[in-house]
Amino acid sequence: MPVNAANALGKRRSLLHETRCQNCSLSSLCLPLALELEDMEQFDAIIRRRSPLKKGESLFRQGSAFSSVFAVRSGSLKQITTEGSGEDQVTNFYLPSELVGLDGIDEQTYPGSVVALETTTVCEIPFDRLDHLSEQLPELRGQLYRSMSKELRDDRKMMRLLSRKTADQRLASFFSSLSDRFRRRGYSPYSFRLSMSRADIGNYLGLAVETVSRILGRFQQQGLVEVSGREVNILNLEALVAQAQDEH
Amino acid sequence: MPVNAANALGKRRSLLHETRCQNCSLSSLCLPLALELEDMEQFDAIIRRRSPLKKGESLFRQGSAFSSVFAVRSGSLKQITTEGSGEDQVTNFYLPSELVGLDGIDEQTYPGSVVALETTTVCEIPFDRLDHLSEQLPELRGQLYRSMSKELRDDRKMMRLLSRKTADQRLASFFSSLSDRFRRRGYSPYSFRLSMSRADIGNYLGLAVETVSRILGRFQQQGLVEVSGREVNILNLEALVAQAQDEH
DNA sequence: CCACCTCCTTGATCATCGTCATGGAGGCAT
DNA sequence: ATGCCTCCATGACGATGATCAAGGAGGTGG
Repeated sequence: MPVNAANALGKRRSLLHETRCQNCSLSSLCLPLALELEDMEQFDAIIRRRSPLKKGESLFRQGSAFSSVFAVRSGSLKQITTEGSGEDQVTNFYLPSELVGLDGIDEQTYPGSVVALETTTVCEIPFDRLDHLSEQLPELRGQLYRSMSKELRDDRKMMRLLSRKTADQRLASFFSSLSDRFRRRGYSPYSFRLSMSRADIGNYLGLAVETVSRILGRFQQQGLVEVSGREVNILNLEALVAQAQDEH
Repeated sequence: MPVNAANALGKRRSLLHETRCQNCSLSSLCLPLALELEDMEQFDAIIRRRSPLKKGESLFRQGSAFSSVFAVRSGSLKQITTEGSGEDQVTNFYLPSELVGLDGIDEQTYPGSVVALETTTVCEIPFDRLDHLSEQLPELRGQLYRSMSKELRDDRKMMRLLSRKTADQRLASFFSSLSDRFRRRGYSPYSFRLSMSRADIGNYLGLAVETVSRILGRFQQQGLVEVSGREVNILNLEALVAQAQDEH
């Protein structure tokens, strides 16, 4: 019985019984995606729940020892890397079900800090236990390979964006990609709230804040979107997607 | 006995007995890096050697079905992705010991074509067999995770380069990175031959060919490098590395 | 040896976007 | 409320690098 099992783990956990993978609405997007119920329980057992991060708090800092990967449960985060004397660079935004920290495996330190953009909860997955479990569960192993592979693929897209696209195309790509990610997670693809600042967006896209502002203004004039502060309404998704491609 | 085993695989293989991982000078950089001799033989058994690719030939094409990853034995390759009506984008260069095709796992197709820049030999590693073997060999599995993680990390560096660095810094980064990669592979870090064209370099770095030419000229005037066609002599590696950082 | 093609270089001009500067708006604490 | 601070918008200007144009160099096949 799930309830008894949860109780056995103590009050705190039982109060949060919905934080088990079996009950998690994200399980169809997240790491345990391909697991049978039985296997999922094994996986569930290695997860450590964490108390929510408040806006601005770090999940971990650049350079700290790698020990776990994290799955986002709710909220959102940004990854930032600081290099030498240079200023920060935003290298990624993470939404629910996405996996954070995979780039730390290699050198056993996290190559960037990851900071909550709003109140955010994550599941901590100790990597040594994940690796060990992946030995017994081919489905889990496959999913882990796929997650990393997908991230590689997304990175290539980002490189293309940064090296070939105009400022307009970058912003159009950003919004249509966000829209798509919300859609996949069951949220409205047309109406959402940005958890990141204009500065974060600009930094991520390789643009000055001012450019972001200007282009958002222009998009609004063209009737593509309606933006008010961080509230976004996409009025013409098709046109936005068209803009995003580099067919001019 | 290894020799008999090799013979059992037929003449062609026995003639090329040096193409076994145990005898490969790259084994300390490549996937089997962490394996014991015994395990390495198991790994070796799933590898398929391929006849060399000539300059311009494709290892595989964008969109074709994913089946294997490849380790570069000698030579070099570029990855190019074509998107919509837009022109090609060079997303990576691969040198000996590097792993090609990891970004195809997720969607089971290769997201870009990979083309030889010169005569090139690769080891083909069927992914399903690799995955299966990685179940039994934790060291191999770990190395595979690390390889992917390293690629993620390198991608982040590339994003930083593309979004924050000036043209001069990009080229300085490119050359110091190449130098470093050659050094690790036991070649001279100061003197080497570029296997890629200026156009490839520019495309990869998000610059026009003309810009690449001009800046190479300037570097030469400044006494940083000596370039003649594709022959490169690095005269002042330190200064080049300094240029590459974005402290101006 | 010549013709052709690709690759590379160099110059001139132009556009995009970054920088600088300023002002407004909204959130948060006192 | 009031003040402060961060975030955002908008204008003016300038620089970096793209584009356009032309010519040279080197390799390859006839």
